[in-house]
Amino acid sequence: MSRLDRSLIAGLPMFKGLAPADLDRILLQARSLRIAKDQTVFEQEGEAQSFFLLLDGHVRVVKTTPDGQQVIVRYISPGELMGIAHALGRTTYPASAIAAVDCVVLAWPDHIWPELAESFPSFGTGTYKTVGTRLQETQSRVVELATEQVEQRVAHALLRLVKQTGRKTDEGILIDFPISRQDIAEMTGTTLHTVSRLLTAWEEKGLVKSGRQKVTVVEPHRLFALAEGRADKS
Amino acid sequence: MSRLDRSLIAGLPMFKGLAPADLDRILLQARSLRIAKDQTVFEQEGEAQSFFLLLDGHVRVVKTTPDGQQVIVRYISPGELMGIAHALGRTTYPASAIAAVDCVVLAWPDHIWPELAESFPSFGTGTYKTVGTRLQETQSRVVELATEQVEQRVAHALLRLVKQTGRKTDEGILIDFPISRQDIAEMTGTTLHTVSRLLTAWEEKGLVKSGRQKVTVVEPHRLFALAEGRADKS
DNA sequence: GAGACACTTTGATCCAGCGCAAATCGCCGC
DNA sequence: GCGGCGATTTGCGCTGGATCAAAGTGTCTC
Repeated sequence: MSRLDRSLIAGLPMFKGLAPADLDRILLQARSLRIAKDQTVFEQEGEAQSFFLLLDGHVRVVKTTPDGQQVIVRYISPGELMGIAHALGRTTYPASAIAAVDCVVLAWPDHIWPELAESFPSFGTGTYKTVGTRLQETQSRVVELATEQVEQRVAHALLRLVKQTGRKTDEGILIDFPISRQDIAEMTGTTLHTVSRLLTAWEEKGLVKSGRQKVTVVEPHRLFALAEGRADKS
Repeated sequence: MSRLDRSLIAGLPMFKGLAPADLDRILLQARSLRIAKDQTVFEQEGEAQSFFLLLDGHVRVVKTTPDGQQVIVRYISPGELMGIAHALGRTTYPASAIAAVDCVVLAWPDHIWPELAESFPSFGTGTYKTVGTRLQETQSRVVELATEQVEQRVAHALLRLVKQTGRKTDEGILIDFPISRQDIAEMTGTTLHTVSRLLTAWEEKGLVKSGRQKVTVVEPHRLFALAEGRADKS
C-alpha cells in the first residue's frame, strides 16, 4: 500500500479521528489486492471470509435471481466498504461484487471485525451509519420502482451515477466507467431495448450524449425535471 | 409497563444477556404510549426525537412520494424497534409509522441512544444487526420489483405477512390485522383493482380465502409455488 | 333497521413497455 | 485491413396491467 493510499484512507469517514498508530494497526491486518476488470471480488452465497475497502476503481454489486436474471444493487466507489455482511450478522454474501474496471481493494479477514469495532468505536459507528444510509437509499429505490414509470427510473439512475462518479468533461458530465445499456436496464428493472430507445430520444433532445459503454449527461437539470415527472418541452 | 411486558422485553434479541438491573435502567428512561388505530407514531420528515419499541399491535411504515402516492415499506410486529433513524445518523424520520390496530409502544428520547449503545454493547450490536437484516430484506424487495410480475410480487407479499404475523385458524393462516386490497397494492407497486382480481382468482383455485380487510392463506405451499414463478395447474 | 360510508368486485378500454427479430455499428486482435 | 464479436439501434406486434367507470357488499352509526 502506497503512502498516497494511506493519506487517502485516513480521510475516510470510518477512519476519521483515529490516532495514526491505531490506523496503522488496522491497516497492517489488511492485504491489498488487485482485481482485474470483470473479476469478482466476492460471490453471492459465498461464505463471507473478508470485508473490503475499495481503494481504486468501480465495483458493481449484483444480485442474481434463481432463474438467472440480474439486478444491479449498487455501484461501489473508491473509499467505500463492501462485503460487510458478516459485520451485520450474516455468514454468507447476499450478492456478488464484480469489478467494472481494474480495481485495487484492501481486504480484511472477517473475524477481526468485532475486535476492530470494539477497539475503535468510531470505526464501528461510522460503518453502521453507512449501513443506515444504504438502507435508506435502498428504500428510496423501492419507492421508485413501485411508483415511477421507466423513463423516470432511468433518469434517476443516471443522475445517481452522475452524482456518485460523474467527471466533468467539455461535453457535460461523464459517468466515469464503462456502462452498457444492459447495465442501466439491470439498475432500473427494464430491458436494454427500452433504455436504448430512451437514450436516443434524450440524445435528440440534447439531454445526454452516449456511445458504446459510455454516457455523458449534458443537461442534468432537464434530466432531473424528467426524473421528477415534469414533462420536458422540446 | 406491566410485569408481563417486562419479561417479554427481556427476551428480545437486543436486550438479551443484559443484567436485570441494567435492563431496568434502560426501561426507566422510556415512556409507554398507547396509540389508537390509524394514529401516527411518527411522521415522515418529522424531526426525530424518539425511537420506539412496539410492544403490542401492528404498525405500517409508509413512504409518501411528492405527488401523494404511498408505498408501504414494511410492517412492524411486536418486539421490533422503529424510528431508529437518529441512531443511524439521521435527524429526521424517512417515513411515517401508522398504527394498523390499537398499539402499545415504548418510546425513548433519541438523545440517550449513544449512551445506551455505549453502556450496553449487546444492545448496540443487536440493533445494528436488525438494521443489517432490514437492508437485506429491502434489497430483496428491489430485486422482486425489478424482475417479477405482479402476481408473483403479491404472492410474495402475502407469504411474507403470513410468516411475520400469520395466525393459524381452522381455515388456514390468517394475517393477523386488518389489511385492505389497497394496502397490498401499496406493498407491491400495483393497484387495488389488480390485487382484487388476483385474490378472487386465487380464491376460486382454493389458495386463499379473503374478505373485507382480511386475508387467509389456505394453501401456503401452492401460493409459494406461484411466487416462485412455477405455474399452478388447476 | 335505515342510511351512509368505505371497501370490494367487475367490466371495458387503452397503452407503456416487453419480446422477438434483424440490421448496424464500433472495437479488438491478428 | 480483415474478420469477428459484443453492443446498440430500430421496427413491429402483443399483452400485462393501468385507468376509468359503475355496481355491489359488509359494517358501523344513530
